[in-house]
Amino acid sequence: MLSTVKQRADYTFKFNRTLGRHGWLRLTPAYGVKLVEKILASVERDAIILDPFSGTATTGLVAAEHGNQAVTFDINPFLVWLGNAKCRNYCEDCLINIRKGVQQALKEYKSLVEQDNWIPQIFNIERWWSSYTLKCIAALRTALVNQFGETEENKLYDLVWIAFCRLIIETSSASFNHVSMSFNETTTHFEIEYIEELFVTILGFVLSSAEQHIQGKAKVIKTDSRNIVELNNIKVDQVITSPPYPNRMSYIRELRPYMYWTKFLDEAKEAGEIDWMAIGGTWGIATSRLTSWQVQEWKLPEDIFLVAERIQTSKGKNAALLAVYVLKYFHDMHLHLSSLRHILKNGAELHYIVGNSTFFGNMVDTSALISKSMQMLGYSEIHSKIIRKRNCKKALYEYCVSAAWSDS
DNA sequence: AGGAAGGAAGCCAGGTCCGC
DNA sequence: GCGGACCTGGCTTCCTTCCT
Repeated sequence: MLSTVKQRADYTFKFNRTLGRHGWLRLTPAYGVKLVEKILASVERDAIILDPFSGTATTGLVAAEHGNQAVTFDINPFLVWLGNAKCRNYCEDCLINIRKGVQQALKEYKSLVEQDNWIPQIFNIERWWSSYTLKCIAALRTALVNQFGETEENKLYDLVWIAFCRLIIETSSASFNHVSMSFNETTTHFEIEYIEELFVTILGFVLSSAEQHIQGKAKVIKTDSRNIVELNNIKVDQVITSPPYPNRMSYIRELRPYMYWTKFLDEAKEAGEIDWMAIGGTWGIATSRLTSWQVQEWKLPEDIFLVAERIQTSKGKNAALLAVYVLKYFHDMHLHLSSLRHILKNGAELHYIVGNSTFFGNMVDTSALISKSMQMLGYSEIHSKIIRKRNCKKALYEYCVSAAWSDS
């Protein structure tokens, strides 16, 4: 049966690239617009949608485009900023002001290149950009700050910084388009004029898609989804989300260039701290903190402890560490599913897009384990459906776990 | 037609920093 | 100057899709 399941490139970010706002900035682990559209197709226009793991705000944006009202959560401040910028409507005057401001900034840009401009404290920055490219980018950033202020100072100018983020990725020697981020052997030397042209092209793309009016409304709120607080008495009808997978993928690792240049990150230490607050991941200090991590909630499905035990007793240098990692992942997901219950409307539906993993050859059946947590927490009509083959190891697939909630 | 690129992976090793 | 903690990214992997 599994052998007939296809990879479905149309369910990945690749498909999102050409869809206006959805293609602005890529986060490697992003799910497909199509998947959300499919689920939303049968949802009423007045339904309130929730995505507790917003990421690049795919769910929120699709829901708003569909005419629904959506609330989404993320713990990473950069993703909260990006999501809100993606889902907002921009008036005509605002777009005109941006075009004028950028024209002014570009007049100043070239004269700033040889000046001592601010650059971020990103580790080994010379691996990301050649020294000359870096000078040009830093000059452009200074010119843009002179016109628009720093990143979070004025919401109306968020689009400028989204275009700038796109520019730094396109000129960097990091390849974000493989299973995990890596660097090319050499950095490319871009000319001063080329950087300007590229920025103008990117900005044009961003502004033209920002012109499209969005019918519904979506808002990203900085929230830890393990500890959800009341939403001003709003209760949700549909939860559509793709939580992090138990695969040790670090969001910070991929987001570093954006977050440093927009000043959401100042130094390496903070990256580890942010990863530690998230579910999954592990970058920097977050990895070593696993060794002293303690279970807070022992009332979990037994299978979660069994999987961790299997990994722990398998051969592998970091078997003990990764056993804790997997245990913590499902522990935290359980806390999330528990905390979620008090903001669900009677009859609410859940759709969780999840992926399985392997550690030292041990299969971690995420959809089954999440289903067990849902069962223990009183959800009903729990069923899991396979969606696609993932583009990596042989045994890895993506699933949709659905459930319903009824007050009793 | 055939090679190259690309994609929600894990796993490991090597460099650096800092207290002793 | 030693050793452990902390940071960082390189290496195989395996199928599909893209590109020449």
